[in-house]
Amino acid sequence: MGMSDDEVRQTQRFKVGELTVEAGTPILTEGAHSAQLFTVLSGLGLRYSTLENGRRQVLSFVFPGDLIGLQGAVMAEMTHTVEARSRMRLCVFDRAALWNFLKHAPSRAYDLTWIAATEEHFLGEALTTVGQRTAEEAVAWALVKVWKRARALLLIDGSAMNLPFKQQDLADALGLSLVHTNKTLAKFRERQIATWRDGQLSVTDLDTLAAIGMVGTDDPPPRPLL
Amino acid sequence: MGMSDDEVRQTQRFKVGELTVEAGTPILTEGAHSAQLFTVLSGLGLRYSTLENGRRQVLSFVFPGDLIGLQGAVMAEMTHTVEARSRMRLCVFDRAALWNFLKHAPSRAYDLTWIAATEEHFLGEALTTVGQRTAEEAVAWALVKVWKRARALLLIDGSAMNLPFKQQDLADALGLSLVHTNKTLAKFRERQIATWRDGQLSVTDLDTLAAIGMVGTDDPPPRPLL
DNA sequence: CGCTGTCTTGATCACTATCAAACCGAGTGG
DNA sequence: CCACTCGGTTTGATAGTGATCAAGACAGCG
Repeated sequence: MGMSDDEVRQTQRFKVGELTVEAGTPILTEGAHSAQLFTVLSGLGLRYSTLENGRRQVLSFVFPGDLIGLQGAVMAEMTHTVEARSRMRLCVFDRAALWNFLKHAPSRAYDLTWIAATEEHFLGEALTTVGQRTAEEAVAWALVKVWKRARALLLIDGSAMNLPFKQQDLADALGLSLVHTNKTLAKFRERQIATWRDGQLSVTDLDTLAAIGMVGTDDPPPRPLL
Repeated sequence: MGMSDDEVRQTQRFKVGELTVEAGTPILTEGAHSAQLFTVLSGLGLRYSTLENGRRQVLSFVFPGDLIGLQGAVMAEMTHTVEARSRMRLCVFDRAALWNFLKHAPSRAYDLTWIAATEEHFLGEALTTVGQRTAEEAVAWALVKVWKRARALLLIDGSAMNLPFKQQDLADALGLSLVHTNKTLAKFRERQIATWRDGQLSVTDLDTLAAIGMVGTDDPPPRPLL
């Protein structure tokens, strides 16, 4: 990763452009007050926040089309970190430009509201999952969510998709321990419902998975590109 | 945050009326496609969603100043229910008018974005709580959150505030069982850190509570009134 | 007065965490 | 080519937090 984060930020600060980051790079970091927002063009990432005691909560997996950094643009500082998990291409916006944008193209304001409301809805679902679903249900829910999202984005290659996360990431997303997450995944593999190995996820029985996780299987609504 | 005359005019056109509901009344219900949004003027409520198996997740407690129903205005249907827990006065807005409004008063679009981003931030924190905090930490976190919010709204009367929720509501917010929530509250009562009985919450040792819950004690940022 | 809803407390159970160790593939250097 | 390390996955054994079950206390209310 040639440039340091800071260099990247400096060069991109005042212009709208494109940015490519390698897997493992933090794009936005907790506590910073970033002047930029990004739209993900390709690649996958992770959004998480950390507790004083070191425990980590993964808030969401970041997919192409997602807008990241809105919080940093609106609030005093970022309250979570966004990290690339594969090589990612990002479209860079300047924070100030966003408001001009809103002023001159009010229908963009609708889109922005749509995005924020959708994100909020997702977090509500995630909260419900972590709070109310058992480990098995939660893992099923997460796999269905990821699978449907990937399907809508045409990210499924043949019968599998690239899922460059660690089991620990999923565990931290669902509030489970790594070991228990692993064992739950193993059960789905044995039952030939879904297999995730070597960074490749393939769901063979989406209906059963959705039934276990208590989710619908219909495609998510189209997303306005900002 | 001075509105121009024009903005004021637009805001008033946007506002449809006021509504008062009694404790226990559902204001918006899951599955419905509502044409209205509300701003809470006074009273407390509850926002929750329900799983197929009947389990319930409380997403947030609703305080004066909160905007509710944005999801119903943007998405196909409401994904959660909002219910009054005390008598509530609401300011009613028409959904269709919202977009005209945004068009003519772009700075309101900023406010709307701010509200949505803040709500999203809160849900992220709640998710972190349910996923990563122990029962004791979670209850402490929730009490601090409520207390700070009430303090900022001047809802604390003497040394106590009115908290018209059931222990089951808190349990469902934190993904804990009623019994365990009760016992955790009892411990805080014994240790004289916080007491919640007969619908009155009083926090005697905010610092300890905040330390246990790993939260700051500073006031939340001011909220734009829509 | 009995009924109903909420809170409270004690006993028991199980889901999931924690601990520990082995495994496996990919690098890396001797 | 082998020994070694390293990050991640897998598996088994044990422990514990919090769920579930059950019953009593208490207040409000028809």
